[in-house]
Amino acid sequence: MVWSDVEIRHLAALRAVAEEGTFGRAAERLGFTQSAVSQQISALERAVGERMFDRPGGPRPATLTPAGRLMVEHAAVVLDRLAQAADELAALQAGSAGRIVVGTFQTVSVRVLPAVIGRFLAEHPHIEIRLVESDDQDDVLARLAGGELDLSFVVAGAVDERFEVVGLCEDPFVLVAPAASTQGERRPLDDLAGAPLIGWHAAACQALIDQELRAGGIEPDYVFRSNDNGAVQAMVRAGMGLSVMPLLTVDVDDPAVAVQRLDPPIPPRVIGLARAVGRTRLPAADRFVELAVDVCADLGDELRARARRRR
Amino acid sequence: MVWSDVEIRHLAALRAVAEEGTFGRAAERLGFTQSAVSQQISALERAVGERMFDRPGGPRPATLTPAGRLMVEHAAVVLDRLAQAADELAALQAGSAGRIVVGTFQTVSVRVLPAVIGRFLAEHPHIEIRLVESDDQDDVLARLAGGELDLSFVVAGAVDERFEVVGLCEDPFVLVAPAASTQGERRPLDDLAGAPLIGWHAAACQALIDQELRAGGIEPDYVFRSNDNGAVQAMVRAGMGLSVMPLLTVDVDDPAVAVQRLDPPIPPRVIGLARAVGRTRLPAADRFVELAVDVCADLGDELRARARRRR
DNA sequence: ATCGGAGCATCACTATATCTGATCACTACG
DNA sequence: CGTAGTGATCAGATATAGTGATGCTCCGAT
Repeated sequence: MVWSDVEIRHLAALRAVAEEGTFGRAAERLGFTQSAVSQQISALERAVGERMFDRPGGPRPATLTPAGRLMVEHAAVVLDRLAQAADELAALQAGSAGRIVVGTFQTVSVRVLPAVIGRFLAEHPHIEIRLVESDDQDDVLARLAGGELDLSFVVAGAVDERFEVVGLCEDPFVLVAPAASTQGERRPLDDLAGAPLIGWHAAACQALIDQELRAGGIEPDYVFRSNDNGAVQAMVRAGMGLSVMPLLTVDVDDPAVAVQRLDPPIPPRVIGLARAVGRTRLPAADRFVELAVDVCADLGDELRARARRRR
Repeated sequence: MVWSDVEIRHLAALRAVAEEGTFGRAAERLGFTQSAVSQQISALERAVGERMFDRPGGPRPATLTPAGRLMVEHAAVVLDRLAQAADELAALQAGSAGRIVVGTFQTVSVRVLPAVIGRFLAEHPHIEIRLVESDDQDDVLARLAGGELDLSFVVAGAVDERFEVVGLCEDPFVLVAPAASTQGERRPLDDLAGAPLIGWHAAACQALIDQELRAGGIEPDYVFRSNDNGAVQAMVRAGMGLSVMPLLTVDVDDPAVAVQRLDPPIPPRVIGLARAVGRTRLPAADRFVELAVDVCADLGDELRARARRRR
């Protein structure tokens, strides 16, 4: 009566005998000899501690005992499930099924992902895409390392060697000022000294900004912090202060703010797509990366064109 | 890539490694050596044709590949199902679970079963009872032989040696006549010669009745047949004819009919409870038989007392 | 009654698979 | 650069599942 001795082939034999009525025909179906099936059923009965069949002897069929009926029902579920697993795995190998979980953050979700997902699903309609959005890049990277995510959009730089990052586009830092300022003007970095600033709480690129400001001898003075881009911009609009933001997070169509270049410029943040090195991925996941590269190239062209127009 | 080589222990190893993160700890949990688990996972990967884990090497945990994630989900279902089977079988062995399917026919369903089931469920509240009612005793016996039924109420006599029958009670045949006749009177069998009769279609005891009538030199003349006892009695009430019925099928409280004894009497039908010989039964099924014997003994006492009163 | 056949159990034997224990190779980290 | 922790691999002892032959039991037919 050792349940760990139960084997899949025992369950298959159980079902075959239950359906065929005799050990011999079951053996034929399974491609074994009658002797083998007899031993398999015997082993199963020893393992579970109950007889599975009444064997009337003579030409009358073996019939299930109550315990046997119970086991057959479970065996059917188990065997069906294994068959299903085989089917699904075949589909996975054929590329006609699968799931990709992608980490993302607000800017990417708004500016990049819709186009990428649209194109991807057009190519791979049977592959499921799931998104995980987080403010906290370390959290996302931990999940990527743990295998919970297959890919993750990241701000390159704050990423260690466990990951390989494909660069997608540069996102320049700009100064966002109330509309009283001149649109597109070049603004000396020193203007920020002592000025009231608006920023994020602890996003990855906020650290980049502060680091650069301090390198320029400016100790930033935040009068408001929010992780919502709209809220940040609304406060600028209200005249509460200035904000250094990545261009992609700025709503450039807002007439109530002026977008200005910094002088000297802060090195732009690089948006990338990270994969855990050495981890097996679906081919479709790599295709997803390619599509993201394409989409971001288009986006970069558009940004540069817009900047030229504004200058 | 031979799915039939997949073994339960492989699935257990898969799950253990997925949860523990390393082969060694999984081995510890399973009571094997690391080497064994490594070989088990390797065998599984060979069987399904896909790597289940990425092994980064060094102290970093093994993580599931997409195929591995798929397999783990199925493995969990399979393993849980087996655990459930073990639980249910233990309950079956302990007598605290199970299902008994009982064949029955109209008289028994009405006069005997309610009391038997009531007492049985009081004793075995966790055992499920399922009833199959049929007019056709051959059909019921075939199902009993096939294992579909565990027990079946039968009219003894028309039962072959594949079954053992426990006698429950004798059910005497009586003549049911319109109320104009005298209640309880002894009626010569010859009175039925040429009389319009009401009977069943092809029930087991109808054959007994006809056989006895013919043995007495009477060719029965049926003017109405129904398998519904109420309908038969209603037609007698309406004066359409006489009916020879087993006493238990008669509603003796009906003032519009007279129940009379036949002279010479037709040998009573014996109601019994049949089991397929040699078939494993739940202990509870045998207990069900005992209770049926008790209930029918009470019923017999009651019938005899009532007959004495009527005489 | 006896006999033949169908059906399951059992036996002896072989091939194979599984486990253990030792060792190797690799990686991260101090 | 060594150490610790990891999985892979190897060789060998052991156990197991299979085959084919045989035995036993029961049913039904002659």
